[in-house]
Order: sequence, then C-alpha cells, then structure tokens
Amino acid sequence: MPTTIVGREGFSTTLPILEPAADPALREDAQHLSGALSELIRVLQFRDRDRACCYGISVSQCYALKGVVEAGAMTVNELAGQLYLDKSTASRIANGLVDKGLLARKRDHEDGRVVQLIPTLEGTSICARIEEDLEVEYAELLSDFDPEIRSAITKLVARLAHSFAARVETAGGSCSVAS
Amino acid sequence: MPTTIVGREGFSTTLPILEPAADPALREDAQHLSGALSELIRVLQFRDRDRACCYGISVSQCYALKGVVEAGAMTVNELAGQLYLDKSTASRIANGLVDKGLLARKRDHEDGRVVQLIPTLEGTSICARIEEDLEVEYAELLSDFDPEIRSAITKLVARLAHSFAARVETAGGSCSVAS
DNA sequence: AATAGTAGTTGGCATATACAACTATTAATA
DNA sequence: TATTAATAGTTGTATATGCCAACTACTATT
Repeated sequence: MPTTIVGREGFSTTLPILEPAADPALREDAQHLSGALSELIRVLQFRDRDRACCYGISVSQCYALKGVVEAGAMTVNELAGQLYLDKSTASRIANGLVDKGLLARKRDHEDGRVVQLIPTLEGTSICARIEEDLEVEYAELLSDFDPEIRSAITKLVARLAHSFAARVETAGGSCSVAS
Repeated sequence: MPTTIVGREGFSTTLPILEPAADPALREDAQHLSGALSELIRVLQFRDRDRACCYGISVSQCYALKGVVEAGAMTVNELAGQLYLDKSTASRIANGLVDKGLLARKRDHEDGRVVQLIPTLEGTSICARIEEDLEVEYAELLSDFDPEIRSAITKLVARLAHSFAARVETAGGSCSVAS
C-alpha cells in the first residue's frame, strides 16, 4: 500500500513553517520534548486503560463523564468538541454512560434538536471518587518534587496543553507532506 | 451493568496511600496537574490521529517504527514492553509496518523463537521525516515560551514521563477501589 | 410553504487492544 | 536422554474507538 496522503486542504503553504536549522538550542529542546511527550502519552494511556476499569467505565467514558459533571450539563456537540471527537463518537460514548446510569439524556425545551447530557447522582459520585483517586496518585507522584518545581510543573503542563489546543484548533490538518 | 471491579490483586492495602487531606498545596497541585494532563493527552491524541495518516501509518505504528528505528533492532516482546502493549498487539502492529515495507522480520540465530524486527531503508527514512515534522512543530510551539521556560518544560515532561513509567511498572494494578 | 441548515443517531468500516489458546523452540529436570 | 516446563511469537475472538456518510427530526431562512 503506497503511503497515501489524506490531510485536509491548506497546510504547508499557508502555515509559517520554521526552518529546521533555526536556533540550535530550540531545535534540541523540540527534539527532547517530542521524545518525552510521546513517552508520557504512552505510559499515561496504559495507566488509564488499567485504571478506568476499576469503576466499570472506559477511559473515554471517564473523560466524558468528567466533562459533563464539571459542566453540569452539556450537549452532545459540546462534548464532542471538548473531547476532540466526532459527534457520532461522542454520542456513543454518552450511550455507554447512560446505559450504566451515570448520565441522563434530556431534550432541550428551547431547541427540540438538542439533547442535554445530565449527570446522575451516581455519575457525579463516581466521578468524584475517580478524581480523588487520581489526586491521591498525583499527590504521591508530585511529592517527589520540590514544592516550587511542583507548581511549575502543573502550570507548564497546563500551558502546554493550552498551546496545543490552540494550535490544533487553528491548524486544521497539520500535515506538511507533499508526497 | 453494575460497576464491576477487575483490578489485579494487591493494591490499596499494600500500597502506601497518601491521605487525601495531606498538604493542601500539594493537593491543589495534584488537582491541577490531573486536569492539565488529561487535557494534554486528549489534544495530543487528537493531533496524532490526524497527523500520522500523512505518512500512511497509524499512531501506534508510528510509535513502534520510531522505537525500532532508534533501537536498530528489537524483538516483539521488547517492542510490546516499550509501548506498554500486549505482545499480540505489538505483533500485529509490526505486521502493519512489515506490510508497508517499513520493517522486516528476521529470525534470531541464537534463539529460534525470537523474531528481530529490523527497520528497512524506507522505514528509517519515513521515521526521520516524521521526526523532522514533529520537531518543526514543537519548535514552533516552544518558540512561544521564554528560553528558560522552554528547557524547563522539556526536562519536566521527561521527568514526569519517567516518574509515571516507574510507577506503572512497580504498581501493577493502580486500582484503589474496594466496592 | 419550500428550502436550507443544524443536532443527534445509526450504519458501515477500519483500527486498536486485551486475553486466551496455539505453535515452535529452548531450558530444566528426573 | 526423555519428558516436562518455560518462553517468543502468532492467531482467534471479543470489545472499544473512531471516522465518515447517511439518515431523522427539528429550526431558520427566504
């Protein structure tokens, strides 16, 4: 199978691409960050696969539940947006949570097309328990670091996530390949 | 479906679990880190889903290819270990890469059971191109940050990944639920 | 009133992943 | 040495994830 290119329209020609040579220090940082992040992703995915099952829900369901619980209520489209998923996927993830009694679907009175996802009591409670578990684990992990470093970590990770989110939302397809 | 518990044996009772109350600042850091990391994971997964296809390979295949290329050669088990996946999954991911001509399988002479995965020239070349793309993107992203922050980010992410990896390897099941 | 747009669901498909069972090979042991 | 146990990898099976496209049911526009 030839390496087919399916990226969306408008990328390398429209984006200001940095020359690879640029600043050597920057280049090195970028290299290291790339490696570190891919390692981080893999290990966290693994951890989450293993963990979420403790409460009988999947990783995606866990994220969705958390989103809805924190928002109080959410449409399917909003959920899809928050999870960076197609609305069909969001709808099915919601299905799973509704089946388990953790979310309820409620038609909107204003707009008959809209479905509001509402957390049930059990959904809220399970979400809180999961959060607590996570918190305990993160606290344990963070306690290895000096206090200043600790708070720097969280701020930087947040900032990083934010930067990626902004980048993903604007960039459309990030594919810079032409063959 | 009742929330079934399927965690492995030996968790909350054998692990030194921090009391949730502990240090308030630590607790808050943990909370923030939890939120920031889950956002980071989601957005990166999204980005990767969209990107890897540029070279006709999937996200997992990309990680696997990178691992093998960097190591020069790797057994299926080693690959599974590095990716935190079951060996069957690793084997199938390798299948995909072999089908695409990016990896080759070679039986080990020392031990007839072992299969060495070897990158082909094309595999190596594609991997390098992907790495370069990533690097450019990361450089672009990092250029938003001050130089000191920049290098701090990469070091912290690396350290974080390392901590998680250590934790995942020792902790077995991280499930701290009893009902 | 007819047309266009939007929210959500469902169908179809491909990939991802785990676990269990299997094959082939090597190591241990009786 | 012959048998048993262990190991590396593959394959079977089942489920989850996720996209796109087609569909339904509403709402907005003209």
